Amino acid sequence: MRTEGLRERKKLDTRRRIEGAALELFEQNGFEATTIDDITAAVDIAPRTFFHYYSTKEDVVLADYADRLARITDTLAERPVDEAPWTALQNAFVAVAADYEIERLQLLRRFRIMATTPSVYARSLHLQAGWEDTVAIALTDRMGLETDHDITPRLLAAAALAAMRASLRHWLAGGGTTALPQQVAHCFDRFASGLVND
Amino acid sequence: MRTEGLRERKKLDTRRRIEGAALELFEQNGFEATTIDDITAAVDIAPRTFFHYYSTKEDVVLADYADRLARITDTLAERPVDEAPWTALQNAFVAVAADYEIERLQLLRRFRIMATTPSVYARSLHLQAGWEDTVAIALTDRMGLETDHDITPRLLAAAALAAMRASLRHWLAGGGTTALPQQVAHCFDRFASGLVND
DNA sequence: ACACAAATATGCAGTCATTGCAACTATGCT
DNA sequence: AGCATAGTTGCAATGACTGCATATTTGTGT
Repeated sequence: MRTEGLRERKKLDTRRRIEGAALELFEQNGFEATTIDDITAAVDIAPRTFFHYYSTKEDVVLADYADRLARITDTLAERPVDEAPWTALQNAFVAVAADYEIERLQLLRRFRIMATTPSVYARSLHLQAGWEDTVAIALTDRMGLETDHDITPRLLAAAALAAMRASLRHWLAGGGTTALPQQVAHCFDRFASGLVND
Repeated sequence: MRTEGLRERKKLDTRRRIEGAALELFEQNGFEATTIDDITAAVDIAPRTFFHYYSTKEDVVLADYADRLARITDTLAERPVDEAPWTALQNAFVAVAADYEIERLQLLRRFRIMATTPSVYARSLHLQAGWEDTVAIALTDRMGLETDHDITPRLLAAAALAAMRASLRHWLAGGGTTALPQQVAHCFDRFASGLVND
């Protein structure tokens, strides 16, 4: 077995073609004005097939989210156990921020669509709420706490996501030219040193 | 003109009847299993009319959100200008928390539906993102900053919402029996004193 | 009580995402 | 070659939501 056989390769290819064509169309004509039929026609597959790859139109725009979360949990798991939770969290999110910068152009494309499409934005927030759950659980475990007994892990996770979102917004406002990892780190520091003025 | 005339009263009445019947049906049969037709049949209005009152099915569940936001901004505006931003914010959110406790049963009903229905949850998060915008703007103004120049107001607003959500989740887990305002205040304090352990 | 303007309610037709199901085709393995 | 499996397609149906034209109802002035 080489790269997992023709079947797998073909499937991955189709997925990428769908994503490429869809993003293209979304940018060109707007997310809502683009129908599933438009997308599948562009990729030359049956409309029904689209839903074997993505469960909603919104998910095409946010296709990278699963990897981001994996990156966070992976990094979190790698951090030494004696590291303070908030510091470990900071490292995990800075890692994602670094990824973002590398894929800057792709990201800007996706975010531009998200920012102008309510349903995509809503979906994004919903997915991020899922991240919060996952991260909160990981922290609960890491901190050796009983499940659902302490609000702390949840608060930390929520704060981390908030820091990330605020940073990202700032970064996007600047067209993705400022230093994102530094910005994220800065927001984390602000939380760590108390939010009261400066 | 007394209470705004028959027209206004009737409209308000219809709105309430829609909400009552809808929530009832959502609880009974589930949000997704309940169709617009079911709701309008129960209230004896035309299906088309539903959309004159609520723009989406989800919005019925979250009908109280507009008032919550108003409560926050109102309280925020009332706080003395020399009060620290974070403290003013805390007061505003504690006020909402107090409201929540008063309408405890209604709230539990709504939240139970929200917690079990992805689309409603997503919509809720989206609306809260709108709160974040509004609060961030109010803070920018209050702190005498240039619009979009400083990330601080956004970070504060996001943290406040995060504190509120975490508190609410905790409160709901306990069936709404614990003291919500105190919980909210506590989360705000945690942020103010830095998130690093204790 | 009457009549007209404004606000509401309704009916209808159409678009579109999304789903279940059954038939069909390509791929992998023996 | 020949079967089992995975992936693709077509079809039909559901249900939210919208635009538009047509009633109905209410507010107001006579």
